[in-house]
Amino acid sequence: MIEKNYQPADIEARMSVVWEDSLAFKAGRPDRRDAVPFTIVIPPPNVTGSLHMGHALNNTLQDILCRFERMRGRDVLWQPGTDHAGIATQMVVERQLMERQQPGRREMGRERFLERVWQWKAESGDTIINQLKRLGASCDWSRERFTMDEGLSKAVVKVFVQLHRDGLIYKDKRLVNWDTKLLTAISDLEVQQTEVKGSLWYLRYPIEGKTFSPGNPSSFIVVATTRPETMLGDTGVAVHPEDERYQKLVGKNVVLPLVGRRIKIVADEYSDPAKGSGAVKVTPAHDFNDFEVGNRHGLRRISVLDKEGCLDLVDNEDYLRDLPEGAGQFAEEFHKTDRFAARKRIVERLESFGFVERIEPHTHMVPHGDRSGSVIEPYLTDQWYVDAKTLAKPAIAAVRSGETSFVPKNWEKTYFEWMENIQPWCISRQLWWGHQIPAWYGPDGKVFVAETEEEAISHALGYYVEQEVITAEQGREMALDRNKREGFITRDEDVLDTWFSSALWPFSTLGWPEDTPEVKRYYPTNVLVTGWDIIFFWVARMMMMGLHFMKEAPFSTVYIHRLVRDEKGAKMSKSKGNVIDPLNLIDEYGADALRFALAREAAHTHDIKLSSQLVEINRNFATKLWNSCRFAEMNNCVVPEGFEPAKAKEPLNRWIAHKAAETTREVTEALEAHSFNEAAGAMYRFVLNIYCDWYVELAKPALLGADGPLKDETRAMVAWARDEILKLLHPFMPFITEELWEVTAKRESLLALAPWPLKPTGPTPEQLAMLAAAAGPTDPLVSPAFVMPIFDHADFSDPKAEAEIGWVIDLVTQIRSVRAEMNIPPATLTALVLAGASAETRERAPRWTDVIKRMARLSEISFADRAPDGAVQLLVRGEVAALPLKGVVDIAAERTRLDKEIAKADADIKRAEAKLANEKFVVNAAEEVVEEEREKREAALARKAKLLEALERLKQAS
RNA sequence: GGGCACGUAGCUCAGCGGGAGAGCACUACCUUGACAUGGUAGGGGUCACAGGUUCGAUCCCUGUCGUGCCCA
Repeated sequence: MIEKNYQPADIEARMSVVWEDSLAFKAGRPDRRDAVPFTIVIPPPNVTGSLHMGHALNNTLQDILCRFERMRGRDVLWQPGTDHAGIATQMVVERQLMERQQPGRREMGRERFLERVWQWKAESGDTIINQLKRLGASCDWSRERFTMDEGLSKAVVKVFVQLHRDGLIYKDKRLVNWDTKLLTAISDLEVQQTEVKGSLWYLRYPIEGKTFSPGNPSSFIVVATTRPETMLGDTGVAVHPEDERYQKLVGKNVVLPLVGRRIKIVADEYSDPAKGSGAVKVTPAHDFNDFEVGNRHGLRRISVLDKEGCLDLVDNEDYLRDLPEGAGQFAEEFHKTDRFAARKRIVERLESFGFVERIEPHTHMVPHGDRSGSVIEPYLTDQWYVDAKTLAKPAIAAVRSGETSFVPKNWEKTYFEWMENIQPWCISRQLWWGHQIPAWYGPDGKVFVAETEEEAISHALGYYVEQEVITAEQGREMALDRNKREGFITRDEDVLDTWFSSALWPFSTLGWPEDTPEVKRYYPTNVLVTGWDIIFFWVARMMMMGLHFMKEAPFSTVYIHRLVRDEKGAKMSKSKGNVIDPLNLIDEYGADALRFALAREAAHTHDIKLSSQLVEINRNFATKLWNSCRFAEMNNCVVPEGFEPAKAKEPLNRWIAHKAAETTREVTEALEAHSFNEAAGAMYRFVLNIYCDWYVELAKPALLGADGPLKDETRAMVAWARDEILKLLHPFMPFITEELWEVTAKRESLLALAPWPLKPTGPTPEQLAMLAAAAGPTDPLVSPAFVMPIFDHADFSDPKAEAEIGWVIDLVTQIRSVRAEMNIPPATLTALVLAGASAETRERAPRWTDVIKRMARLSEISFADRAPDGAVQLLVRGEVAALPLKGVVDIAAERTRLDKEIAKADADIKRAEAKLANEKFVVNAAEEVVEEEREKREAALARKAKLLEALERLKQAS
């Protein structure tokens, strides 16, 4: 029994349990052993996270594909899991400690802090997983993975060691993006350039050997800078080689104000003559461009800041070297001044000596950390890097060759653009939460990289024994006793960028580096579904790692969807307070409604503007579906055993079978092309505009009428079409369809595992290759998974039924329309006279008397040779349908209506004739287009003739 | 500065070489035997602008204007 009211919450709770208990989503189910695999790896959400709209969209789309392919008989693995999200998680736990006024991270020490994070993960890590389940995500939950799992950590270490051995991971001292708040390096991608209103300071640098005087321009050179405080680290001034103003000065020295350091004026093309003064100060240790300039001219790198972004001058040998006497005093005065305070103080000091020429307001881009929000400092440190340039080459080639393709395709351009200009990837982070880098250092700083501590230690000790740094005896002791080697050999403190482990996700989750059957069967995966914002962070890096370690691209298709925004189109953010919580929407309208809303909006080009109203509309659709199933149930509609829709006899039933087949094809093709909105739209239209509006209405007389073959067949077809709808809708609205599937009939299987109504087009060559590689029976065409009870929609094509039902629909629609136009109240029943009806009409009309009467509010239907005097005359498929309304409607109004119709017909004739009179059109246009135009003309002419007749009759009547 | 999108009904968006579509909103009517979370009908658009290609352009090309995003 279907409940009277649709209550999504009850259904969703119940169906989740049903699916879970039946292991419906388990990959490698015995009944799918011979099926072609279909694999998607979930973009692992952060363990800290809770479900947001982006997840809702992302996972809805993945689930649609997974459920679709599962119903098509594939062995689906949707691999779930979560990401340890280094910085984010560490911050969350630290914040929690602070809120509870517990000792902070540093006070706790690394070991205890990590225990604490694991504890937090155990308590809260399930949140997002449970939320995904509420959305209906059909992941194989038994295979859930976490990027810090033992297995995945093994993969990380293996990859690091091997890349290091291959020379693709190395340690380097260069400028990094330093986050002075989080005290760690971050990668280029984690830096957000934000426009900031600042100033451009024009500073006077005195030329060596001249007496500085603010009034004498030849005694100094003016440099423009946005960061005056870094001048303490200046080691050069650059001018453009072709800038005539400065040519004489190239090679000379200036004396750095306040500091007294003598620095060289160099010619370098980096300096833009049109910008500022045309001369720039060069601070190689605090600016990425200056670093390069410095390299080209052999300038020293002097770091003047510490990790927290404060001036670091006292005891700074680099800074103090070669400074004149008295420099120490200045250093002490400014030591440990925060960089922003330092900017102010240094400018003041410069001004007091006349070193500032002018200050202009200046808007420029300033780098900010995407997590901390603080201004990022280019900072000179030792970090680990991945040689991304080398790894990118095969990753670029794989997309060029089509081994992997993006949908929509234009994202490939973005991908190439970035990959071709890729920079070394800084992978070390000065954090605690993450995969600790498997590198150990000896007393001289020599690095030993190995998969295990034992291995590294033994290498290191062997090396130092050989170098006679220690004796063999000492080596043995240190090998056996951790305490003895402490201080001699130390492990790298740093951890890896979170994205390093995510980059391995498509194969690490399958058990790699172990040689598991899952790796063989499910790699490479089929589709990756993600937002464009992480193409660089994640997709590109998975491509690089996948190709390097697996020799195959990790996925054949990358489907990029857009972002979900609020209803005004603004990006959702906590600070703006415009975040729509998907769980609230699920509570209010149901997961199915949310999913269907997202799917219907998921077109390729636009971001999705989501409002609760949008979800409400789709909940209403679910309600409609619910009620239509109740209708079928109330009329005892069941599919009898052995029912063959293609063999139906009744035109109405043949018609709906045909429409269902068309829709099946449409939905299937749209899903194959990842056109989610088209597929969902097709279902929306079919359910509302075909099944509910017409088929069910037209079927009512048969269902309510006398027992007999007509009633039997109609009952069967109503139920059959309902089942087709449930199947086709299942990927989009899994809960409600599964529920209705269960309660409407005795079923052989869950809907989630029921066969899709349309046969797959067959395995692709890629799938065939995969099958050939896999063990077991290999011919997919004879494998059970591919032999489905299918139909070919050509079997259902029936022009006669189409014409008959089309006539009924047109007739009803037109009568309704004219009644509304003539203001005839629904309570007024009118008669219908089919005038001069053809034999065909006379034959089929009686079959539809009841339904037409009901739907068009008629009292009776009769035939006549001609329309009665003064009747309203409609032209339905070339024949006159007359409503004898003399006295009810105004004859003049009816004349006006007919005149309008005639004018319309005239316009059509004119347009068609104009085209056909154009010789170029007849010669150049496709034959069928010309033919179509001729038909249009004939139809319009015939219509006009009939309308003129009708008008004549009306005139006679008045 | 370089790149990618996008300007279609009041709003949100489909369509993308052969006569303008949906949902919402709006108007009028309807408690008809699945459904008022409903039904029926209706109004509303020089498809941003200007050129070009074409027998034919909302659709392809070029330019202009406007909007959004990404990268420097």
